[in-house]
This record gives sequence, structure tokens and C-alpha cells, in this order.
Amino acid sequence: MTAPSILHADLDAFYASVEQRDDPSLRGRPVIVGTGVVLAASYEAKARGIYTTMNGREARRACPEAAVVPPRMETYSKASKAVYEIFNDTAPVVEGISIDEAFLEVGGMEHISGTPPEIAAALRKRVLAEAGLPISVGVARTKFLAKVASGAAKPDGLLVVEPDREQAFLHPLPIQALWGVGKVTTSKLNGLGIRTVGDVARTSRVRLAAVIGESAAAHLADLANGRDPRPVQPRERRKSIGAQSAFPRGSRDRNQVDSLAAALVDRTARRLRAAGRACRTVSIGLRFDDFSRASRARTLPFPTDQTETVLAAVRELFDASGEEIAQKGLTLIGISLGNLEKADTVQMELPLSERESKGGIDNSALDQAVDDVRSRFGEDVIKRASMIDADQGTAVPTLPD
DNA sequence: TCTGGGGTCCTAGGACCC
DNA sequence: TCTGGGGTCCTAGGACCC
Repeated sequence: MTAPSILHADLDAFYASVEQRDDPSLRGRPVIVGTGVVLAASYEAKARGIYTTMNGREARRACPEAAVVPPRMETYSKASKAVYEIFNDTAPVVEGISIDEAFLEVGGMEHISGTPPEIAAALRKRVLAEAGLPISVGVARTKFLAKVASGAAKPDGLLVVEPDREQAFLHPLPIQALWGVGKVTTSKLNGLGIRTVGDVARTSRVRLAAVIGESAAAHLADLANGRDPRPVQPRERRKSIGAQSAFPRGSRDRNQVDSLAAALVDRTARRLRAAGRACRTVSIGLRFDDFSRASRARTLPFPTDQTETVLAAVRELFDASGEEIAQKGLTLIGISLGNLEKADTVQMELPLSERESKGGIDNSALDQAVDDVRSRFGEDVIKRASMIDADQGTAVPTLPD
């Protein structure tokens, strides 16, 4: 069996730790980040029963002595970048999972920086010294085991799972420890009398598949038996980008909804452009008074990064949901832009004369647009040009000569 | 516990293509 | 009285993650 060489590094109570780092008066005290809802709680607050997503009012009642601070997302983002620099300096392959956790592959580095447990210990020291933040690290043979190990090491700990201890470590854990097992899957498996990871390992794939489907069954059976062939690899670029906003129940007013949607589109489209990306699929998400949800999507025939174009699509989608919104009342709207591509396509609006739009197009308008783009951006920027029928949304591929 | 804001992945059916 | 089937794209919904 191969030796453990995968690290899972996970910053402890990340947002709260950043606050305690930046304000010494908060150290050693219960700290709650987020006013409306708890986004993060320091370990001192967790010890008093405070948890993430908890209602803010509830949290203050449970722990009146806690310091409640508003989130400072930019500061957390900066702190995360500093820690990722240390990750990248520590391992040749780093797979970022989120703002506060990552996998590191450190196999074959004995002669350079030591054994994986030694590297993990050094990493923890560096993150504390240079970023001022506590971090827990799990070391194991697979990603899943390393992740569970870092969780068991918390707070501010290091845990190495040796290959001959894997079963003893894993099997007593509740099934929620398995990646992909949440509330729904837990209750389905409990129905079969399955409560621990060991129970999953001892249950046949066929029996598992009968309640959770083929694919999930294979996945869980693998994890429960210590099989996890996924290598540590850098993440591909993000696949969607979005924003959402919740509000007090009962909003049905068309104008209110429209202006909030426009603000969300504006925010999201800015981020899209800042990332140098363009989207083809525009989706909206809705949550109603009764907490039911719905989504609508539309895929454009061309990629765009323009606020106006996205907003037009969003308005169409809201129009299609108008009746449902009026009936049920909204409590949340979200905008999501998917099918992201590199923003290397220019979309131009080209008004056609009535004769052209009714009686077929003679391409002279397109030629003109191609000339226009060439004069603005250079001779060889155009790889392909299409004409879009604005009413039907269909693209007519047309190659420029 | 009456529930934020950012994401990923999976399933399933229909359209459309060859 | 039945049937082609494989592949891709799109939409909608849902579970799950941090």
C-alpha cells in the first residue's frame, strides 16, 4: 500500500479567526461573524452552541457575551490569497476547494522537504507565523481520508492516518461523514438500518443502489472501503458565476423585483468582465413564501459579457414566471451565468432595414459590420462571424471572406 | 433552526442530428 | 400491431458542499 502523501489543509473558523487576528480584544472571546445570520463562529462561540447558518437573534440570546462583527469579505479574500501562496510554495500540486481549504500532494519530496507529516507540521507553523491564522491538517493516502482527518484534528491540530489504521478510523464514523451524504441520503440509508460508514462498507452495492441510485451507491461504497482514486489536481476554471439576494417574505411588486434583478445582473456582469469571461446561459432562481423553489434558464446563441444583453434575457425569464410570483410571493431571487467561455467574441447589434429583414439578407450589412470590427480591433481578430435573429434568437453562421 | 450567499454535480426528458 | 440508436445540447429540479 502506498504511503500517505495527501494533505487536506483547512483553516479553523476562518472568518472568525481573521477577526481575532486583526483585533486582539477579540482573542479568547466568543466571536460571531454576521449580523442577520451567523456566517462563522469562533471556537469559543461554538462551545456555547453557536453554529453557522444560525439565526442572528437566536445566537445573541444563546451567547449574550459574544462579540458580533459584520463580515469583511475583502479582508477574508486577501487572507485566503496569502495562505494559498504558502500552499503553492509547499506543494507542487494544490487543489483549491474553497476560500479556506485545499488539498496538497506532497509525495516524493522526502529529500527536499521531508516526509508528508513533517511537511504538514511545517505548513501549520508557516501559516500561523506568516498569515497569523490557525489551520488544521489531515494527512492520508486518499483525499477523502485526508479530509476526514483534518476534521478530526480540529481545532488547530494535525492528524496522520496510517494505511493500517484506515478502517479503524473510518468505520465508526456516522454516514454523514461521507462526501455526498446529507439529510435526504441519511434518512434513506437509515431506513436500511445503515448508520455508520462501516455499515455502508458491509452493505452490498445492489442494496445501496436500490435506495440511492447506481452512481451514488458506487461512490459511497468506494469511500466507505477506503477507495478514492481521485488525484489531487488543480481546479478547472469556474463553471458559473452568480449572485442572489433574500428579502422578507411577500414581495410581489413588479418594479421592486425588477430593480433588484437589475442590480444583481449588474454586479454579476461586472465580475464576469473582470474575470475576462463571457456567458451563454442565463438563469434565474426563485424562492417563494412557502420555501418552494423554481428556476428558469435561457441559452443565448452567442456568448456575451454585456449587462444589457444579460438583463434582457433575465427580464424575459421573469416575465415567464410573472404569474407564479404574483400567486406565491417571492423571498429570494438569484441570477446565475453559466456555460462560461473566454471573452473573445464580440457581439454587435446591427439594425437592418425593413427590406433586409423581410426579404432576406444580402450580406452587405454583415460585410459592413466585419469591416467596422476590423478597423477598430485589427485585421485578424475575426475568426468567425454570425448573424443573430434577435426575435428568434437563432444564429446564422456566416464566414467572413 | 423557520433558513445566507456562493458554488458543484447529478438526473431525466425532449429536441435535434446523423 | 412495433421498434433504430447513439450522441449532444438544453431545461428544470434537486441534493449537497463550504
